[in-house]
Amino acid sequence: MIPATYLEHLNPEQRAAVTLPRQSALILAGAGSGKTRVLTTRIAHLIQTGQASPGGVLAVTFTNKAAKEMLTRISSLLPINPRGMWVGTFHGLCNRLLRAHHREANLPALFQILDSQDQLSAIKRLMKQLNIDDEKYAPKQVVYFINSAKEQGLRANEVEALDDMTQRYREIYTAYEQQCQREGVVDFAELLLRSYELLRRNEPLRQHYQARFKYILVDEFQDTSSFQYEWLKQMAGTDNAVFAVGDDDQSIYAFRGANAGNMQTFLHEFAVEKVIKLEQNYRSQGNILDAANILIGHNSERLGKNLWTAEGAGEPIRLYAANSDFDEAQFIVEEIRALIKDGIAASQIALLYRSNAQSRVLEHALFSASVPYRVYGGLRFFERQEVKHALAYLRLIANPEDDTALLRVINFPTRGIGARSIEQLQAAVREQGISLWQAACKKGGKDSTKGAPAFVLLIESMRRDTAGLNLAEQVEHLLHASGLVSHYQASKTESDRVENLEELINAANAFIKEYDGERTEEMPDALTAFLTHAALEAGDNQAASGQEAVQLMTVHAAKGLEFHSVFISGLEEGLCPHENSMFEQDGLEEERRLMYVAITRARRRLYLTFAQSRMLHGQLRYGVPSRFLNEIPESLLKAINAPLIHGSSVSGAPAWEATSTLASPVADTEAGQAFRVGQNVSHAKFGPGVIVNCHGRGVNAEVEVNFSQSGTKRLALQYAKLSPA
DNA sequence: GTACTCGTCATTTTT
DNA sequence: TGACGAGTAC
Repeated sequence: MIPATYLEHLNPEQRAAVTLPRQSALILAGAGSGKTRVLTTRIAHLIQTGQASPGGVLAVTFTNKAAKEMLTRISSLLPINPRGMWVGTFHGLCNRLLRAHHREANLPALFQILDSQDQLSAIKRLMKQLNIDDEKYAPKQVVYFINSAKEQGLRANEVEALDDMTQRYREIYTAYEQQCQREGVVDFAELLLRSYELLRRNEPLRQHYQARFKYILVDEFQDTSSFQYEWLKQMAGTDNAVFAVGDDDQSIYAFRGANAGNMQTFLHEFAVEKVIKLEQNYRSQGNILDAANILIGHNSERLGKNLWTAEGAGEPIRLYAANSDFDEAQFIVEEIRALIKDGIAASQIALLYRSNAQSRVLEHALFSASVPYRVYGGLRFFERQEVKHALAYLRLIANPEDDTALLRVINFPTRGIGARSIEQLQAAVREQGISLWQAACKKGGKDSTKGAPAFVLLIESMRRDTAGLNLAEQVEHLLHASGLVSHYQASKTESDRVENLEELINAANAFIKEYDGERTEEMPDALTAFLTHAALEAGDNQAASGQEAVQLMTVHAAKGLEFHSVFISGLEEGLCPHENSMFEQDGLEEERRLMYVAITRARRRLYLTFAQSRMLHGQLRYGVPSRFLNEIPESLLKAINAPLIHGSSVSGAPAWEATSTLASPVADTEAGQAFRVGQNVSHAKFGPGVIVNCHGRGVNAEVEVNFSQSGTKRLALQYAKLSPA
């Protein structure tokens, strides 16, 4: 039961969104405006008031984390079994659909899911098979081609191939489709495409689901791709209500296909009458919000929205100009220590950066100062080599025709099946159109104690011996029978991998606990369910240490999180906004949204830092402060060590110049005018910039200048109208 | 098979 | 600078 008071705790806009009658609507939910609360309360409200049954609700999110969070919050509001509700990621829901209708979708009941790694190795294997030069056609490019095609809803025969290259790609795509079909595996993009085609082709089925899901809710709508939007249209039909929640200002995933333009399209195509803006922010104090609002105001492509808070202005935003990346890291560590000393929990302090490479200096400084920290990103549990190996054995038990899995472990741990033997098997595959497993079986006869025949026997005995066991017992058995555990135990350098293998047993145990009793007609087999879980949900990407630690992550990874204190580091042109973004359509605006996301993570205290010089790709680079710093009004900032940087460039002698310890090569013109590395200059055409390199003297003198607007250029001093700024 | 060297490359990332 | 993959030597 929802307490009657629950609705009263919502602000008027939130309440309007929660109680909206059945119709399509767009909820523009700003950062920290209670978006998840609105989504979950609406679902609970719909069920509570009898407008919808749990089975009649479809809610889509982008991450498993978000889906889980939503389910937890719904079950805390309502005493129902949330399993009947379709709440999940696009891929998770597609999987559910395809499991339930695998025959109609032309898939085996126990089809397996390839993750990105598996997909790449499947492509590599295929290309070897087809004798395609991987120098000329990079496997990664092929994967990209296939995934892009699928994400446009195109099958191999529907791709237009105007040139030889594309023609070739298309051939590989065709062969890949056949290979996947033969092996009974689907990749991520296939989950979406296959279920889309299923709905489209199969009218009774489509009508069934359209009649069932009268209410469809979409989280992070700005992150939907064009194809996901089409998928939603199939599900919704012409008559259903889509409740889309999103924030165009937080669209930071265009590079992986997100199309925030879906919001506009949605308004038209679903004849949306209600656009509700959630603008009251419950997270950050005034100055932080002002900075965010003003910054994002520089973007032109916006639906328009302004965050406000009932709280006061709070502290000013602190700005630190560092001499070097090293200095920047030192400063940050000192401040963090002070914050922790003041009683701020380390886990409430976030250290954000644009690109992962920036974390190293920061980590080093934190480590030296013995400040506990935790870096997000990197390998996740189910992506680890040893875990993938173990899963491959599991997959072979479920389906020995799974060539990807077989290749992964046929010689791991090594059992004398070298490249030659595998070549032979693959030749048989080519000639006879059979799976590697079948080829290996045929090789039996003479000596079954070694080589491929022994491997066949091993897998068969594994299957026999695990037949009566539960999932966790199966895993445990395989780990030993395969020799994985003893292999890693014996290893000098990799013995810590054993722990992860043990953790896999725990994961299997946890999985059956959660899944038993929930076994549905959609997921008849615990083993397949577990493998699906592993593929679809690669697990946390940080070690589950749970201890108090400062949080280090990219700005992307910080989306959706909040912290008491936030440091945004590396605010230099070229890094943030990233130089590569300049080549992309609307690249700068996306970078600005990134900055917006970063700023709005902070509740009370925000630090912005930049470094005048930075080690990048093994070279010292001189940077100019990010333009985003100029876009934040001076009145909101408090400079810690340097004059404010407003106006076109730094005026007066910045603090760092006096203390700079960097060598400064000099270039003089004939007229005796001297320029040196690190100096701020201004060019008639290119505007402000900083000298990053000097060459030659006199009439031959040249300088390389990193211009804030137009990148790095090499200029002859004799001709360039360059003036000190 | 493993351990080494060399060359290449260097946003952002979920499923 | 430094991480990673491919290729080579033992």
